[in-house]
Amino acid sequence: MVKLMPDTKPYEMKEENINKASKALKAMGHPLRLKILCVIGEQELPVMDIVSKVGTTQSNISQHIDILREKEIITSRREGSKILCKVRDPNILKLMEAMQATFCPVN
Amino acid sequence: MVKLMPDTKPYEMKEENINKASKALKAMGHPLRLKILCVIGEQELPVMDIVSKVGTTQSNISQHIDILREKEIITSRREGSKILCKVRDPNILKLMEAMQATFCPVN
DNA sequence: ACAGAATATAGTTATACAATGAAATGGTGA
DNA sequence: TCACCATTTCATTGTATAACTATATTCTGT
Repeated sequence: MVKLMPDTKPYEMKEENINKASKALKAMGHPLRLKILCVIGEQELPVMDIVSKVGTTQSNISQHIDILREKEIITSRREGSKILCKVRDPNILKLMEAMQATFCPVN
Repeated sequence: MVKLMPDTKPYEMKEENINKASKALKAMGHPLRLKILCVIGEQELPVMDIVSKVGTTQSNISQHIDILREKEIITSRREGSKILCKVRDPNILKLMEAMQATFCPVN
């Protein structure tokens, strides 16, 4: 068994890690949100930059960013008049690399 | 930028890979479905085994398995009276290992 | 051909998500 | 302090998901 719940047998499984992981996957499992994450990558980007790179309404992006923040996928801080967003956990970027390997056939 | 869409600039981005990836993430982003995947791992398992290991109704599991099949995360084949399910793409298991690294703090 | 096991499907109901447009907040520079 | 830019919040509406129960289908062994 792939151990998202290390050192447990099926019937004794702690659900905790499953739940954390599935919440994060759910948060990332929306095309706009995934695109937001791709666009941010290792950078710190102001919301309006994300809006223009991703391409939908500012309000819509703002709400998706909020979801990513709630789910602790990204963080943001104010700098002057702008809010800068970045991916919170380097492991998330790792995860995205794994997705790239999985879903991006080599040209 | 993390390249889920290799060799493209933001405005020229093909959406294709983003869409594939987000569909898969969405499919995996439900606790029961993630648990199903963990339980199957590298094995081939009959539905009833999954039911008993995951622990909800047969009907519910069947429907989630169906979703995983539609989204091409798992495949299944009949052997005698049983339907055996397995994870379709080894890359999905890789992805799950990456999730494990991300979401399972070491004990 | 029949009984029973294994799995799938359907119908229903409740809940969650997504997109939109309009309005509100908070910071900045003249 | 006023006008403006960046961002958030709100209300609404439509659509998608989830769970449940009951029923149907398909195979197996006798």
